[in-house]
Amino acid sequence: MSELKVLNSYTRQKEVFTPITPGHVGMYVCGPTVSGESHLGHARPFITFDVIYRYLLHLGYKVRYVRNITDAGHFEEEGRAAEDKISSKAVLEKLEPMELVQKYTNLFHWAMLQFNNLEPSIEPTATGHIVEQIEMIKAIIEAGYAYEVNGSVYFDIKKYSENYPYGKLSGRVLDEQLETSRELEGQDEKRNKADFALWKAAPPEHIMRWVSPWGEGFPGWHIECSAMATKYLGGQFDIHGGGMDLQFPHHESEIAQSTICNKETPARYWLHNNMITVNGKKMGKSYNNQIKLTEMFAGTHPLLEQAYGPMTIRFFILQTHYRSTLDFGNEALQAAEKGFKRLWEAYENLQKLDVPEQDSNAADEALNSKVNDLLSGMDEFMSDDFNTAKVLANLFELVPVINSIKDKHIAVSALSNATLNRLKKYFKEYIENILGLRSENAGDNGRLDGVLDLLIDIRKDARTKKDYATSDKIRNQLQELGILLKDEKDGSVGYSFQ
RNA sequence: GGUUCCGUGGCCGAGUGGCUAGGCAGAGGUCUGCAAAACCUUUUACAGCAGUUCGAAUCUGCUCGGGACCUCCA
Repeated sequence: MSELKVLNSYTRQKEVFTPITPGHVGMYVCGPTVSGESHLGHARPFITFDVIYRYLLHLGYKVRYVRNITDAGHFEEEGRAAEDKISSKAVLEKLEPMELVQKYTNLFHWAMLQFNNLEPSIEPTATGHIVEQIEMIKAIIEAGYAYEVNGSVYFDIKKYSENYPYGKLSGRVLDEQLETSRELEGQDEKRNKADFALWKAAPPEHIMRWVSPWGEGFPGWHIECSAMATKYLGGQFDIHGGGMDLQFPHHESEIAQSTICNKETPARYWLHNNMITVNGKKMGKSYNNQIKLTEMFAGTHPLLEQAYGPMTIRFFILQTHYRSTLDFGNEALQAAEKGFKRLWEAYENLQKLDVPEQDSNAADEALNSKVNDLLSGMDEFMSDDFNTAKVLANLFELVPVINSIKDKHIAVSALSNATLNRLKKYFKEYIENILGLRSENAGDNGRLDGVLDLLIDIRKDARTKKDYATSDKIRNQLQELGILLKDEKDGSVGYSFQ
């Protein structure tokens, strides 16, 4: 097994991954802000880091995967403030803050299940860790790197940068930050524009507020991740992940806070996934081009020509390396849908293949070694900064081999029985366990299969009698329902759902 | 303005010096009652210009074009 290498954003270099504690990995990934519904862009980090998590498990590591829920602090429900001005009665019809975050947390969990993402080991909420955050802020003040003004607490970037490499992760120079940061609320309270809030005093209308040593308020955006990562993974842990857009200021601030509190840099390896774009532009609030996940699954968005299932989206994302941008497009999604279907059917064909019990040599030595090379290549690609795109390419190169064996264009004996078993094992391990793919039609019950078997049987009789009117009627009408019958070479009939 | 990344064939995308990426679409063929699927074969590339090199999509410079971050952001 080749050793795992990852591209560390902190050093901008590909490095051999060596965990702090042999055999164990601590990984923290920035989770969702549950003030609204997740969109396609949000799916990328959670699928990316799910695959990374799965691969670490595959390598035999015991992984503690922590992914937070940001349910506190700096947000309000979209559109709420404006409506409240219209009518105070509307307030009664609005959701409680915790009701709001519960609603979107549930929706987020539902989406994660749709994508077949494994659950993180710990999923801490910001609201559940106010105490830890306050303690951390107190420690930073005591260390002399934060100051309180009018009930708010700010981190002193200028002082920090005198002793620590502020800006290293995001490649920023502090002098520029001090000059170019633009006007923001509460700017006048800060000693320097680059300083960021650890704790904000809550204005009277703010919907979420907690008691603190500095008065009622709410935590700054960055402190929750530092507090929760420290609590569950320790002062220094192995991997910190998130979207590239979080590099600055979020992760840079996290590093600063944690470094002061814990006297060491928090994460050894920083991994960042790139963005999903629409017409070359990042999917996000500012461009008003987000497609919500529920809209993706249902096909209800002007940009969508059809609905796209969660496995299609997962496959679509995995076809690209996680550090590259990925451009949304109907053509690309449809290609992913068809490609995934083809891969999945080959996988099913492979699992149904009977492998001879006794050991056998390969009749086709060249093909046999080609297959083995392609399989071994998948380990190398995954270990080279999780190159799922190349893994999929190898899987696809094996598809014609599998289908040819199934259709008897290639004899089973062409491959040694060891190779066949390895092929089966690798396909299962990679497709299901590492890439986390599953049938888009998971959850069909046995009754439908029974009904289809009956129809196939009737059609078979009709065909035997050359009653093609009946046989085509069955096939055509099933096709209208999205069920595709396929006459196989050996006389059997298979079906797939579209 | 500062920092930084990218520009690959109809579409999406791998790929950091020489070896077929891959998927989808297109074309031809095999198979089939007809289809579909599958299988086989196959067309269209590396933004432009100059340079380094025996050799560049891959390195350097310039030009053009686009993006990201600098504010909430996955």
